[in-house]
Amino acid sequence: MDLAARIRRRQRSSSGAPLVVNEDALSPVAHLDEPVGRGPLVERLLDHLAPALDGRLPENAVLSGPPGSGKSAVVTALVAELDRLVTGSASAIYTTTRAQAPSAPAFVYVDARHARSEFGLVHAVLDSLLADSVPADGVGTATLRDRLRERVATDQAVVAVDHVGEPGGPDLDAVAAALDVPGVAWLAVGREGDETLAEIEVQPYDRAGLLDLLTERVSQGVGDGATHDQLARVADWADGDAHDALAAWFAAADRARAAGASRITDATLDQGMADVPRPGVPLGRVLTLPPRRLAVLRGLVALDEANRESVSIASVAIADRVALSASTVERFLYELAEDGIIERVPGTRTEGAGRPPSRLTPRFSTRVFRAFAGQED
DNA sequence: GATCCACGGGAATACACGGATG
DNA sequence: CATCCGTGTATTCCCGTGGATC
Repeated sequence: MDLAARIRRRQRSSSGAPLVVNEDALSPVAHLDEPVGRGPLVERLLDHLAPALDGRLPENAVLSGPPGSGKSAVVTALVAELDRLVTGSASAIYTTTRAQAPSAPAFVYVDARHARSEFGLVHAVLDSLLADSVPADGVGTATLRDRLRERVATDQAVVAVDHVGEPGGPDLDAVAAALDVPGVAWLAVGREGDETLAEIEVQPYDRAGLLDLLTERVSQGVGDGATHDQLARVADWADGDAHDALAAWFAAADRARAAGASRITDATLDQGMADVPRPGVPLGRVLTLPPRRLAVLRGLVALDEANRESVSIASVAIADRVALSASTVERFLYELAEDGIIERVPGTRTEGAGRPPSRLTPRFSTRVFRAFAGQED
């Protein structure tokens, strides 16, 4: 992306070793191919999923755990690997020779942040199962589910649905309803479990685990690496949340880069931690918002303090830069607040009549957000 | 012509305050 | 003194619309 190019340009302009050598390693919205320190979780997931390799479809289940505990990291990596395993061998033969020994199902990863509706879920699953593209319009949910049913009648599928139960996306019931098709088994990944379903629970990273993860990723990401003390301080601060820990490092690196520094000092690291509100929303959730809402958010973080003093003032100011009416911007802002992406802080101003306004505060690191959300529209 | 979904827009409702009312 | 009322904002809610695509 052009961000990467811009960064490289900065790197060259400063003397000595580049400050940031691998931006993805520090990104709180990217996962490594090999997750760090979640071996036991991988084993438990395999206990559940591996029987599928012998053609025995697992029961529907939930993978639950707190934010930043590595759920997505493990599931994306594991599903990718299982699918590689399956498609790499038997399936080519399978299509030509019909009935034979039960064959391994396909493994599919779907992100509910993108597949926001029942239709979206069915569409996403079908799309990754079929070679040719699946229409996203002009065809009803029922039709698509019929097609899915047809498809999995012969080739079963295990579907991992990530980020279930987030505002604006499908909840557990919606997933169950959408993927209630014989031949499909699903694994819903989210914060909450459910008594009626098999459940795999993840604990937050413990101190040592998070320290390992940070050590690995910071050494990959930052040219000079970091001191053990720095890593430990962020790990303690993050209290088991890998997302927040990486966001703090990313913010610190970004600050150091902007200042033209060649290394990340303790003071910069403190600022990086201060850049990340806790509790906050995962950047990944913010960045996958529908385009207009994202544009409104970009507008919001670009405003000066004065223009954030009330929702209506902010709406007018944002509507200036975005091709939306002030009233629509206003409604978006209220909805974003309702979903916890921004917070309305009751204003202190009591002059005059009428209900006092609320100040708007983002519940995510605006510094990291800017680095990823840029200004494309 | 059907279908999906993000948008648009505004009506309805809630809230805060000061002043009037009993 | 306790309540009600009017006014001005803030907040929520609801439903139609339009573009895009089959």
